[in-house]
Amino acid sequence: MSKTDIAPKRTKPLLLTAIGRVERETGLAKDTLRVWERRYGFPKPLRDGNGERVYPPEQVEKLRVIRRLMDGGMRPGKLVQASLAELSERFGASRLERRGRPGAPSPLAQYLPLIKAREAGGLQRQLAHDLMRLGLQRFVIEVVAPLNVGVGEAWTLGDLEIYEEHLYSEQVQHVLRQALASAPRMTRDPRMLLTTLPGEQHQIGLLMAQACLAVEGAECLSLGPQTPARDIVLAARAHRVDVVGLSFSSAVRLREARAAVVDLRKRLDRSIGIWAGGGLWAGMKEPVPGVTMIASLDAIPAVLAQWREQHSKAVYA
Amino acid sequence: MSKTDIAPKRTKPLLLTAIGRVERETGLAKDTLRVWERRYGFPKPLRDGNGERVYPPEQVEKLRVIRRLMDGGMRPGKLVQASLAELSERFGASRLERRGRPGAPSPLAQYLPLIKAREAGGLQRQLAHDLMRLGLQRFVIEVVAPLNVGVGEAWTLGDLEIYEEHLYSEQVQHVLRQALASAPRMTRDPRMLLTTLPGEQHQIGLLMAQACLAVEGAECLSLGPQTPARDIVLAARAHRVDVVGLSFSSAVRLREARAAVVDLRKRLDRSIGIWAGGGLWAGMKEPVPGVTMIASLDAIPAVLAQWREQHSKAVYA
DNA sequence: GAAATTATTTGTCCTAGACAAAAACTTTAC
DNA sequence: GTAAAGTTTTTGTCTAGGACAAATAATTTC
Repeated sequence: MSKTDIAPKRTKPLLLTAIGRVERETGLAKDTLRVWERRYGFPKPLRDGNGERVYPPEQVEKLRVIRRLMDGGMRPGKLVQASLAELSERFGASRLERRGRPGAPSPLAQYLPLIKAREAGGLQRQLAHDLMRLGLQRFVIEVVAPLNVGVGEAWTLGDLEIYEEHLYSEQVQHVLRQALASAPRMTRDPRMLLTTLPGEQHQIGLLMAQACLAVEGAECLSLGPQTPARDIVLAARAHRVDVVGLSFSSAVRLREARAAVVDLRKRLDRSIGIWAGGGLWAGMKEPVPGVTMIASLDAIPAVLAQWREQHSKAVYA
Repeated sequence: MSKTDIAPKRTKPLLLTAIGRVERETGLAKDTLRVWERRYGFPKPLRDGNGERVYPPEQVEKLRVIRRLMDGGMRPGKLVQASLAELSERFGASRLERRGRPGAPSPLAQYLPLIKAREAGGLQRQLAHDLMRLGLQRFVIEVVAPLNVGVGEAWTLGDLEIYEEHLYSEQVQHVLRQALASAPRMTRDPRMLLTTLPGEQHQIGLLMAQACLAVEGAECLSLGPQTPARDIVLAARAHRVDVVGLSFSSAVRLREARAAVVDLRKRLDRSIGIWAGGGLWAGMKEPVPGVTMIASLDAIPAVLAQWREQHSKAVYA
């Protein structure tokens, strides 16, 4: 068995995916996959010899797209009935609507060809160039943030593959980290601890926030992504921070995120502030008590100023 | 309700954790948590009004420790019966055994105080200093790699908190990325695509590999962590890479990792090599056919040399 | 002592029902 | 017409205990 590798035991037929792997690849929980099957009739996996579900690639693909559309606020009940083509079309339409808003033109048009180019250097050069031209803060707000949104949408429309998104993400991180490393470290209040909660793995949001905060002179300590609530509390106390900053991309469920923030607020000393930022909170109706929501990166300077004013009052009054 | 924040609806008692969050915080699947409860009598969560499990913090803590010990090869059946104190002790003993091996002294003794210091700058300065002193390759192999292991062990022993590990991880990444950015880009074969599979989120392994490969002149394209198999295949074809490099920390189950690699090997063109590296494969009994296992970073130069020799033969013969 | 055989351990999957939180829709009040 | 309050639908997560195969450990055989 150890030498005759020519005919490996083929336990599962080629390219069919078991439910566990579908969960990992789509981000949809096993329970959710099963309940959709029961309710909507999709996905409709085949069964292997043990009666276990095996998903053909087309269904996994459609699940991936549905997941992405749901992150944009759509509901699964209707999405599952549509075909893949219809899904792309529908999203295209809703995107055009949103495009109607007056606003700065997306830098996507310029960047998309660079991302799709088979040569990674061009993208990085353009990013570095824009960084130099605009300065860190404007670079983040005017280029990186809209680009993130645009790249996400392009993926949903089928204009970009996930690996191209990964590639983009990696390059942006490189540029942002380098910029942060060369930024002068000013030690001014507030001391901030930056991280994301478990489940939120996107680092770019964190880096963008760190960039905006560093520019404004806040002292940032980043733990990277996915710190459990318990450890956020420990770290915040140990390093005596004034504020814990959390980043949320729209890839996480609003429900879970809210619950996690509420939980953290309960555990963390009341004297330590919590600022929750990221695209996720744009659609929030009821803010979490005791937590400052930062819907957009532009709002950071104002929130910082407000904190500083309140804090200086508290000290001198 | 929106103004009177004083008495928030307290749906769950303070500090008790629902099964979903325990899954996210410990990495143990819900099914696993339930089956342990049935079989071993641990964990033994309380129940809320709906009969749903709620876990007190001590149990979550113990689960976290058990999970970590299992990554070191121990089995849950016996671990669950021991108390937290016994667990630490037992691990301490097994660690001392391993220490018995002759080898370079771990740089941990020097770094541990810096990690525990409340001032992040010292750690970064020491890392940068060692990088300068040793050069990128030796820095990675002699400092970063053993430090990773040491930091992980220190956590299990209770010498370090998770947030301190995060902090360390973040600093190392910064230093490695900066070193990579300033390394000259030589375009020599093989072209490599670097990433991790879904579920493996540790980026440091990837960065260490990238550093060692870049030093040896391989052309590296990193997708960052967690690229689904389907997209690895697409990216490898689009960018015409010769080899796909995958990094595995020991935080993932060997079983799952093996299955995922086998799956990728099935999907990816045979002409494209797969190199799987990382601490995970140290205990591997049967290698995956058609996949090169790289147990340690020191082995990278040899594997590269071998590939180049074989490849040049294939071209000129 | 190595290889093959048997036993145990362990994680994941199964079914089908239940329920609460969120969202969408409807009604009522101003 | 808009805002608040009430109702319905949608949706994700949880429950139970049983089943089974892959991985690991223990035993036997050569």
